[in-house]
Amino acid sequence: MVDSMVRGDTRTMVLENAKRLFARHGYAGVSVREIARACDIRAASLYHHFPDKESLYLATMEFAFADKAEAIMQAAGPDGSPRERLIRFVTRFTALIAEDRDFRLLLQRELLDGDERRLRLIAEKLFERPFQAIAGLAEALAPACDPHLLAISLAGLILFHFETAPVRRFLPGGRTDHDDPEVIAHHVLALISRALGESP
Amino acid sequence: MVDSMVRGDTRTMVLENAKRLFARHGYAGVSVREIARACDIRAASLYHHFPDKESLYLATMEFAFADKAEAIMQAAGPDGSPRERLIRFVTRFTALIAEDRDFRLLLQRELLDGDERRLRLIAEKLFERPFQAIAGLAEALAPACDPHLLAISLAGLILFHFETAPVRRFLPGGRTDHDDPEVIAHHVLALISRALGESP
DNA sequence: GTCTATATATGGATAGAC
DNA sequence: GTCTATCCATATATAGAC
Repeated sequence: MVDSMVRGDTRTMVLENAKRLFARHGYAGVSVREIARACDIRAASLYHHFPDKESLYLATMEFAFADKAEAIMQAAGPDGSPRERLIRFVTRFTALIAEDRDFRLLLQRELLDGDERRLRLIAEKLFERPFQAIAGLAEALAPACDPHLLAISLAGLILFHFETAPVRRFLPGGRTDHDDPEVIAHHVLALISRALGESP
Repeated sequence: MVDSMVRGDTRTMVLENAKRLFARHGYAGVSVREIARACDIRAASLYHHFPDKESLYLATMEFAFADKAEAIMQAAGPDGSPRERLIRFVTRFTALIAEDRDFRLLLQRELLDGDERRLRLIAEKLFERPFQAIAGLAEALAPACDPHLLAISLAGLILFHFETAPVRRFLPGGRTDHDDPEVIAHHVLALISRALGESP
């Protein structure tokens, strides 16, 4: 048990490479051979660890999403005043998204391509509790507002800046420092703070 | 010229089917044969109208994005007070996104998969002027705020509600009426209005 | 647990008849 | 302008040696 974690077994190496490749090119855009090549093994060897491509993809999702739910929940935790909680959530969630680009890409691809079964699975096993935490924060911030809608808006404000990063640099007023997580967090924080009648 | 527009030639029919299929499954997720089958012709016939798959995809993007720039610019136009302009933009942009799901999907896929050349092309030929219109509105609304960041936030607030629609229904507090464009527009409007110190 | 070799299906694309 | 037939590369997946 300890050994396999220390040395990093083949399965984990496959998952790391699969995560990167699926994130960058999508499920249909990556072949099993390409994943195998990235691992410096043959495709046939890969089938020793995973029964087929779809199982490998699902295992990759589990691997990529592991611990994210917990991290988001802690970011949106109930400690402190609503304003303190907002600052903590925006800061940590922005950093979380910035530091694992492939996680964000996989998430966005899943929103585009996930079938009902997979999306329900992701929602219930992964995002139900962190989303509830964000919705709880939303309710503390603006009791009159629909917490579900405000929670989505909070996450969307942050995620969309990353999502549009590849094209923003070609748009008027686009600067490279707009991709800086701290700049994004500061902007979102100022916007939401003012929406809640507090000084930015 | 008139005839081809009235009867709707094969090329247009191909582009309509390609738009739907590329939007739903992505470039790598759709084969030329599948597009041909949707058009009820053979794949070889398709190559009479387009030299290869990539050219068909690029033509599909042009077809899907046609007139969108103009529509967004009009939504973000300079007439009226800042508050009137905001209401008009949020209302129309939300409706615009809601009424053409495949356009939105193609846009999101392009943000994920577009190479630098294609993203620069889209930015310059398609989004430069409408984005400038939104940034102009942002500047009128909040002169102290970076108009680029605020413009992105405005668009993101709206788009993210559509992007997350497939998974929101499985999340706590999710209701089907959260997918209603008017509900989304009302929520975003209330949020932004308050962020700018006006009554919702 | 990884390899070579291969079965089998499907992919993009072309040739040439009509 | 559409068809049938086909080329050839690549796809997923398996068999069986080591």
